[in-house]
Formats: sequence, structure tokens, C-alpha cells
Amino acid sequence: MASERKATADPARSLALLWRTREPTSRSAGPALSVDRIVRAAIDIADAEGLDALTMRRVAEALGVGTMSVYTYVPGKAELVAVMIDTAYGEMPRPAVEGDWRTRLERIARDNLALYQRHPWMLRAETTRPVLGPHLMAKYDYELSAIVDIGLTDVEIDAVLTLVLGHVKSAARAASEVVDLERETGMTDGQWWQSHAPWLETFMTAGAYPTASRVGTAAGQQHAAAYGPEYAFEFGLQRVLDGISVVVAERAANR
Amino acid sequence: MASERKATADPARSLALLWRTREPTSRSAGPALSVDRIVRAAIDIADAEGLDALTMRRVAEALGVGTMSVYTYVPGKAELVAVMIDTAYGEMPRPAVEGDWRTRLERIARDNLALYQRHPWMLRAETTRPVLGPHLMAKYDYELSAIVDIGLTDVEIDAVLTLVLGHVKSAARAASEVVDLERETGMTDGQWWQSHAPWLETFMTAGAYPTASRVGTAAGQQHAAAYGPEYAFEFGLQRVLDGISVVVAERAANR
DNA sequence: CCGCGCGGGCGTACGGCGTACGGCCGCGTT
DNA sequence: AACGCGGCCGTACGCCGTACGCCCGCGCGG
Repeated sequence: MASERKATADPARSLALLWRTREPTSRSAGPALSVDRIVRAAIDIADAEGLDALTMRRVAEALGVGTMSVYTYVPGKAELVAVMIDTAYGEMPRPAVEGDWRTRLERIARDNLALYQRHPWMLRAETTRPVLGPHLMAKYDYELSAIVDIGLTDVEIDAVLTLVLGHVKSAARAASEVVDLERETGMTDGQWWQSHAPWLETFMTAGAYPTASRVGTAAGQQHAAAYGPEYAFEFGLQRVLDGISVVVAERAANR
Repeated sequence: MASERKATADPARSLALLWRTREPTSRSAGPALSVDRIVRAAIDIADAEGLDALTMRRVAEALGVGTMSVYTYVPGKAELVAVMIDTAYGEMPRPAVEGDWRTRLERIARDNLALYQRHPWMLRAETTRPVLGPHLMAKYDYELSAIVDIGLTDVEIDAVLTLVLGHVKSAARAASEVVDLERETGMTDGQWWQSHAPWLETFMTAGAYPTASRVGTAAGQQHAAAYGPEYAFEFGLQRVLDGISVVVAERAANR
């Protein structure tokens, strides 16, 4: 299937799945399975053990059914992952917007970070095109409407949101890598560096990378303090918001 | 192997591979294979057909050897990918830095974007921890030294670079998705939307997502103009640089 | 009241992946 | 002349996604 591709086939089928177009079964006792039960089981597995542990056999096993039964409800793994993603977006909070635009945008960034922390597999699954499900649409609509009134063009508004969400994803990915490397190797971040450092020093002739060594050491100590990724998130977010402020102010002045 | 994990095993072995610690073979006629030949073949395959097409069998075939022969030089696929990544970093230009810091940082961003465009598979391979090879070290050192003197702390310098490179990667990923979806489906971006739009309209009751529809349409037209991703890259980059300027100026004022 | 169609459920099997393991073969050394 | 070792690789195993076709039991038309 080529590592979580999605919707390569019939768009109608994929979209219908996302938007849950289904005539309610007229059968007396409803079927044992459903798209929702499958998606829920799949998300639980991915949350607990990562995307690599998510196999069709595993999902079926968790539901106590045969492997191929899953395919009655879902055309393939790629489509299942797409529904998982849209479902995850659906659980995000969408409180009434308040505060100035910067406060709102910052809030959106933090909510997205929290989502990725709850579902780290999303960071590896969201390759290719957006999912176009109802929950993603709702999220996009919600987030856009928090910043539509800041005086930029529609195209710029979209670019602003893309920029902020891109930063969140980058930072979330960095943070997540630390976590799942710990799970996979059983070593903490510090232990990992300690096991590699002596070998690295063997190869690097002294003074070969002066700036990298100095800055890397400083950043590494920060990192070891167990909040390295959070620092990168915060620092970057403030820089991004500052940068957006500059255009917003410019536009306000020129009006 | 769990989708391109790397260096789960012996750090010594992995690092030795990256840094090419090898006694030159005393044999008369050197061996047919070498790490470099393998890596070159692998990069060619990944460049041409994507990461999914990169299999050990395929690499061996391209070199005209048996599959398992590759394992004489490389402990596994994860390590091969790690060496591919470090090798790719090695081919980046590192001209003498010139201009002010903003010019330099912008140049770095563009060079990184070009790298990702030449080797889109890197965008999907660089999960987990950095590779710690000589070329990545050289790159990190080079890029840091372009901005060490802007008046920020070492930790902040690192965060600045991380922020900029993160943005580049986000934008590159977005651009790359368009390209390889076209390859996989045989449809252009416009065709893809046209095939999905009627179905989407069926599901979305009119006016359900007003802001998303309006802004999405505007952004989509931009997108259709075939330089959507580039716009996002440029817009975001300028915002990020503006944001960095703010701290730099603050620091300069307080000194 | 009967039988039949149909849809949910699933056993089996196929092709492809990464790679463990053990053997073969020819060279450089002793 | 014998040996050992490094390069090479055929075979096989366990995993994956999923195509295909069968079975079974329910609800409905006659």
C-alpha cells in the first residue's frame, strides 16, 4: 500500500466514508461491527503503541472479529487512517473566540499542540493531501474565523494559519521523537547521548566543528533539562506571532 | 523494521558507518561493492521513485548483486537511510557567508528548500533523531556560524535555526505532496479537486462552513495558479524573519 | 409458511517486505 | 600446500495488506 497513502481510489467511496453516508441497517439486531467501533479501536492502538503497531490484523483482534471483516466497513488501511485523522480533529475544543487576535492564535497553536501530544501518530500519518472530512472542515472554519478580521487578504489569512500550524507540527514532531525513541530503545534522552558521545568524540577530530560543538552543547544542556522541545515551541511561536504582528501593523497603518 | 527507524542497535556500528571507519581492503582487486556505491544507488532510486520504491532487493538489483550482499556493507535498511541522509547533506553548497544576518539566513532557507526539492524522500525519512554524521555536523556548524553574531544566546541561536529549518521543511512537505500525489494518481492538482468537489458539495449542506469556503476558495485559486506552495514558503519565511528581527532589535537596544 | 437473496462475517492464500542463517568460493598468508 | 577469512548470496521465516470466494442467518415476496 505504500506507507499510509490515502484515497488513491474512488473519491466518492472515500468521501462517503468520511462523511458517514450510510443507510441505517434495517436488520433487527444491528451488525456487530461499525465504522465507528473500528476507528475507535484503531485510534486506541495507535495512541498506545504508535502507527507501526497499527495493523489490520491487530484492529480485528482488538474487536474480536476476523481480519477480513474489517474490510466490510473500510476499503483499506489508508482510508481507515484518513477517518482516524478526521475523527481526532473532531475532538478538539472550539470555545467561543475571545481576546485579541494574538491571544486567539496562540490559543489555537496550543490546542493543536495538545492534539498532537494526545495522538502522536498523526504526525506521521498526515502525509499527502488533507483529509477533507467534516471535522477537518469544521476545524479549518473555526480557526480561520478567529483571524479573518485582522486586516489581511483571504490568501494571507490562509497563509498565516498554515504558518502557525506548520510550526506547531514541527515542534510537536521534535517532542514526539524524544518520547518514542525512549520507548523504542528504553533509554532516556540523556542516556542516549551518553552512549553516543564517546564514539562521536572518537570520530570528530578536536575543533573540527567549533560552532556546532559550542552551541550544540548549550542547546543540549537545555534539552537535558527535559523541556528542550517545549522551549523550541515557545520561542518559535513567539517569533512567528511577532512576525505576523509586523504585517498586521503595516496594513493597519496603510489603511 | 517499523517504517525507517534508525540506529536502534549498536551506536558504535551505526556511527562507524556514517563516519566511514574502514580499513582499506588489502585485497588485490577491490570488492565489487562498497558503502558508497550502495548509497549512491539507493539515493538514485529514492530520487526517481520515492521512498516507497526503495527496497533492499531493488538496491541489490540496481547494483547487479544478490539481495543479501548489501547486508555485508550495511547493517540494515534503517542505517542505509541514515547514511543516505547524511550524504545528501554533504552535497549542499557552503559558500562563504556574506551580507547581513537576514540575507544569510534567507539564503540558508533557500538552500535547504532546494535540497528537499532534489531529494523529496528526505521529508519522509527524517523521523526520529538527527543522524549525527559528518555532513550533518558540517551543515549545522556552517548554518550556525552564519548567525552566531546576531546578539542572541547560544540556546536562542539554536532555536532560531530550528525555527527557520522547520518552516522550510513544512513548506517543502506541502509542495512535495502536490508533486507525488500527481505522480501516484496521474491527476494534476486541479483535476483532483474537480473530481472531489461535486461530492464534497453533496455532503456539505450549503453555508455550513462559510469562512472555510470563502478563504479556501481564494487560497485554492492561488493554489491552482501552480505556485501555491511557493507562496506559502515565501510568506512564511518573511514572517519568520520579521519575527526574529524583533528579538534581535530588542537585544541590540538593551545592550 | 416457505424459500431465496443478500449482506455481514471470515478462512485461505498470494505477493512483497526486511532480514537471519549458513554455506560457497577464491584470495593472501603462513 | 594448507588454511582461514572476507565477500557474496540462496533459502527461508515471519510479518504485512488485501483479493477472492464461501458460509450462514435474517427479512421479505410469494
